[in-house]
Amino acid sequence: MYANIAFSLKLQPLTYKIPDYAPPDLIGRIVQAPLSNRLYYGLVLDTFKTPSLEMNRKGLKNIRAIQNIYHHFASESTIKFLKWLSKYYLMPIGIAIKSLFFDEAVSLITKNVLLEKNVTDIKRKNNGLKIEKEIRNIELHTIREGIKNRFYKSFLYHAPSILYEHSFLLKVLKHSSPDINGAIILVPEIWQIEKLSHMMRDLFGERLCILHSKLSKNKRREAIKKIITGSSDLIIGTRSAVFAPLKNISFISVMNEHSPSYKAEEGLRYNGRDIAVMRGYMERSVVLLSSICPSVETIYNCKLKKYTLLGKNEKHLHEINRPKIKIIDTKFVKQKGLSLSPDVLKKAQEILLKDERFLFLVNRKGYSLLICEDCDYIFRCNKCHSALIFHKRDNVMRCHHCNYDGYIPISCSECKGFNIKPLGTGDERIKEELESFFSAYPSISEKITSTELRDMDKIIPDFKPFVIGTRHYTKKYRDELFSAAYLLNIDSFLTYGFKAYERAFQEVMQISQMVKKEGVIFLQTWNPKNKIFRFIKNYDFNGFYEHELALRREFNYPPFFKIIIINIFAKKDVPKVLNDIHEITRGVQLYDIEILGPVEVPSNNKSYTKCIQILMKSRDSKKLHYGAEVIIDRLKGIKNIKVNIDVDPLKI
DNA sequence: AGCACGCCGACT
DNA sequence: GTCGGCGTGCTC
Repeated sequence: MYANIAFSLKLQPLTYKIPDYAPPDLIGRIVQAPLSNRLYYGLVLDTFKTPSLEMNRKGLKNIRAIQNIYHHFASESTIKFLKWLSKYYLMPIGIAIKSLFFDEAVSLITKNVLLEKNVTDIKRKNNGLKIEKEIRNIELHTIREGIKNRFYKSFLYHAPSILYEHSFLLKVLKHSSPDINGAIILVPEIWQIEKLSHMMRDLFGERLCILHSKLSKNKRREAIKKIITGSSDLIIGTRSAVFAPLKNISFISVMNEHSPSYKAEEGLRYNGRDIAVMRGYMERSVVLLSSICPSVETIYNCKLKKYTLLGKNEKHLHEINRPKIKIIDTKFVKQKGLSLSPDVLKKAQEILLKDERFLFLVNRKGYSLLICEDCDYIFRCNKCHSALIFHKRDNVMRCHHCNYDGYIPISCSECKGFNIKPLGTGDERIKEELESFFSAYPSISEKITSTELRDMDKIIPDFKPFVIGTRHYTKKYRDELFSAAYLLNIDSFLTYGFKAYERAFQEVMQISQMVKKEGVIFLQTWNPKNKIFRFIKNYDFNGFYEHELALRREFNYPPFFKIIIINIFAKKDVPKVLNDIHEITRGVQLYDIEILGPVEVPSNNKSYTKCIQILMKSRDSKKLHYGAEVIIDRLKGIKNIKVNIDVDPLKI
């Protein structure tokens, strides 16, 4: 008898002999097997009588034997899930095993920290929760029935505000708590765990367990221990928590389901939201996606009736008051040689006098870029070629990528001209303009603060009326802190590939959470005529989704087409590598698959300075995966390269 | 992951 | 010359 064993290494499963004394239920057990010159822990995936034809072909003679056999780690459904992960994301199964907290489980199971008999189903306490006998809300009732009877169903709750989103989740948890047997609550970023976990701790006490990638090794091990022993069965965490080794999962919730943070950008490049749905399907759990601005794919899945849209009878999306949105034409502002619109500053003055708060949002720290007006050269870093940022206060040009600091040049390095001007706007420049506009106002500079929005909490105690927020893509919203917001760089969101409009729309919806309902949001753009602003202004979700889906359909983008990107990193022989890749893609011309490239793209890798990209597209996911498998297999023939595969990329 | 092997730069 | 650094490839 033989067994295929997977190790938590970047390695496909390997075949080993099963010793005579082995128990019959070997599949899913942790075993120790020799690999190179050491013993490694691995997972038994399947067993069979004779080695496969493929192995005979390879002429593999001395198959080594399994050495030690331990307890079970994976159930049949977990193994199915692992195999699916590996196939779907085109990664060796070892990488998928790693994601499933295999190493932590091994250290617990093999060191007899827990024996199988220690693992118990503890009696669930409800902490004196009152359950309404009759649930009037039909939707809560459906969810509860699903959780109770363990059937798979996905729901989308399109929430009118973050407050609604949170309270809906709590309602579900309260109403269904007697029947919840294993649950995972996902949030996009670590800081969002805290708020929810407080509320959930009240409901579930010690059953609750926090799981995210920034936990120390020991803390993580402790969390996995609680989950494996069954003493915790309610997990709240970031995307990796979707892999929590729960025995049963009756409910999975994905908060802020549209967030790009659910996408892993290295290793197994999974999307936590998609995995939640797949895992829910395999484990027969109810999956609740929720968001104030759901992604286009999720809305499309609702239209296909794959997911059930909740709250559509409430008309709540239109009933709540939201801040007004005004569009500012950048052209008229720049004509006056300014970054900030005088009209907006008048509004800011009102707010200042009323002792309220105004938020300026810009995605650049420092003053501006520098441009030579004679030849249009933008000053760039010699090392990494990214644009240098002029910091007026420190009087330097700084590269935010590689931390290079340089003096301000007197003349252009390209044309030797002396006509160097600032280009664009960063937080320093906004502060300067505010100070000059409000120069009559006593000690105005003390009323202005500049911060990365994720650090907002730190500055709350001495909050200033004018806040200049940078890096707002890592946003930290607090409800209705501001009377107005002014988003200067909305156009930069319109460069994100096929997700551009969606990201811009979502960004404004997120900002609207930070502004008072009777407040106002200003959006400054070079393209005020762009259709997107009509949808944004009116909070017209349906109009936006219809329009966006039509565009995606027309241009063969997701959700109508599936995309796989293969990045090939090289450091030398680039023309030869490029040529080899060309030959491979030419050889794999499959019906129904579009292959774009290979084309050279910028590399962000330090040692592999060149990157060649292949983009594959198809409306048929199976065919696309097959095509990608063939290409990846053939790429193994090229030496000295590194291959990265991104299935369902968000950025293209 | 960890080990062998091979290719380059630095140096008694 | 050779020592040793790291980068690359392989493991049933």
